[in-house]
Amino acid sequence: MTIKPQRNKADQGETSKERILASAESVFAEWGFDGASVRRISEEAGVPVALINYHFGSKAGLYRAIFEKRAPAIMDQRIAGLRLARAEPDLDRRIDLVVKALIYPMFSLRGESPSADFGRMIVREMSDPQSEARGIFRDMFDPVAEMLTDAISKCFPDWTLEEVHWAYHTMLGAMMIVMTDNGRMARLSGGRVSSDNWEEAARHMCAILVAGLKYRDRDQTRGSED
Amino acid sequence: MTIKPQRNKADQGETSKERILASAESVFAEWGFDGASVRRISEEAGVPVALINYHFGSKAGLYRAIFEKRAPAIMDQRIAGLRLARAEPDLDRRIDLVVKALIYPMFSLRGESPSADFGRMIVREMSDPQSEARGIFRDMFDPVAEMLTDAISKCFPDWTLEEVHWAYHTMLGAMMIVMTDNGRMARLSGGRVSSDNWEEAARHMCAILVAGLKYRDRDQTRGSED
DNA sequence: GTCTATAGCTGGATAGAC
DNA sequence: GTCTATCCAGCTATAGAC
Repeated sequence: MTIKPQRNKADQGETSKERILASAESVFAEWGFDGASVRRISEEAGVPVALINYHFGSKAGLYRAIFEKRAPAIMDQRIAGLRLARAEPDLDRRIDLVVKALIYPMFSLRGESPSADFGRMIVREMSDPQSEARGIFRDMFDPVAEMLTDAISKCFPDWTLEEVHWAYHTMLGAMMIVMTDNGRMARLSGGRVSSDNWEEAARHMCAILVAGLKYRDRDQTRGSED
Repeated sequence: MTIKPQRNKADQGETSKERILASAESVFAEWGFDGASVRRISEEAGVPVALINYHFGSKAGLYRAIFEKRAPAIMDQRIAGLRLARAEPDLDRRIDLVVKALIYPMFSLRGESPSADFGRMIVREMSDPQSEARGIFRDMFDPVAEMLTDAISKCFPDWTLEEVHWAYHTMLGAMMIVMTDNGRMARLSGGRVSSDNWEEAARHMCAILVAGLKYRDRDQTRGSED
C-alpha cells in the first residue's frame, strides 16, 4: 500500500490530471467537441497546454477519458436497477422499475458535484453523427442498452421488436432534453417552471413514460404492420 | 476563345445562393456549427468561399438563413394542426390532435428532399448552450411552443403548470432522438428496426406519448406539491 | 455577382529544457 | 511531470480584379 502524497489546501488534493478532466468536462459541455479548444481547457485548469497532450495524448483522448471516468457509475446503477426489476414478478410493477432503472441513474448526475456537464456531453455526443467514428456509445453504453430493451420486451411479451425499440428510444429522447435544457423551459413558463430540480424532473417524466408504455394500445386498434 | 461558364445540367436552374443553402444544410447537420467550415460548404456547393460572405455576411448569417428558410413551414403546419385540435370538443380526442400537431410537421421533414438534415440541425442547436446567444429558438420556435403548452393545459384543466411543461418537454425530447438517430437503433436491434421510416416513427411515438399524457395519473396518487 | 488571392488568427500538437 | 517556445495546418473574412 502506497500512501498518496498529501497536497496543500490550494490544490484541494487534486492532481493536475484531475483538474484537467474537471475543466474539460465543463468546457466540452459548453462548447462541444469541435468548439472546445485545448487552450481554453488548459487555461481553465490552470495548466499549460502541453500537459494535456502528455496525459491524454490528444484532444480526442481527453474527450474519451471523460466518458471512461463517468460512464461506469451510471451503467452500474442501471444494472443494479434492472436486477431489482427482474426480481419483481408482477409485470405492471416491473415496467415501472425498468423505466426508473433507465432514468434515475442519469438524473442523479444533476445532484452531484460538477456533472450536469457530463449529461450535456452525452446529449451532444448523441446528436453528433461523428460520434459513430469515436465509438463511445458502442463501447460504453450499448451493452446496457441491450439489457434494457431486453427487459422491456420481457414486460410486454406480445410486443413486436419495433414496439420495444421505439419505446426505448422514446424514453431515451425524453431524457435527453432534460440533460440539455438551457433555460428554455424557464423561459417558456415565464420563470415558473425550471428543469433544475432533477427529482421533480424524473418524477414527471417517469409518470408519463410508464403510463405511455402500459396504455399505448388502450385506445387504438393494434398496428397491423407485418 | 473563353466561353462564359454556362450552368451545367446538374445545376438544374438553381441559383448559387440556393446551392449554398443546400450544401450548408448538410454540412452543418453533419459537423455542427463549429465543426463545419465555410470552405467545406463552398466546395460542396461548387462556389468560391467569398460568395458565401457576399450572400450571407458571415458563417453565422448563413446558419441563421437556413433556419429562416425552413422553420416557417413547420410552424405553419403546427398552427394548422392546433386549429384542428381547437375545433374538437372532446378533450380526450383533442389531446391526440395536439400531440400530432407537435410531432407530425417535424417528422414530415424526413419525407422530403434534403431535410432530415434540418432536423439534425435543430437537435444540435437545441443541445448547444451557445444557442441562447444566437436566439434562433427564441425568435422562431418559442411563439408556437407557447401555443402548444397552452393547448395542452386546455386539455387537462386540472394540471399544474409544472405538469404541463414537463409533458411538453418530454414530447419534445422524444422527438429529438428520432431527428438525430445515427443508426444506433438499427445497431441495437441487430438491423431489424430502423428509424428511417418516419411514418412508423411518428405512429409509435404518438401512441406512447398520447397514452402517457392521458393516463399518467392512473396508477399513482397525484403529487402533492403546490 | 462572381472570382482569386491573401490577410490575420487560432487551432492541435510537439520539441526539448528542467 | 511540468513548463516555454514554436511549428504549421486550418479557419473566417475581405480586398479588389473582372
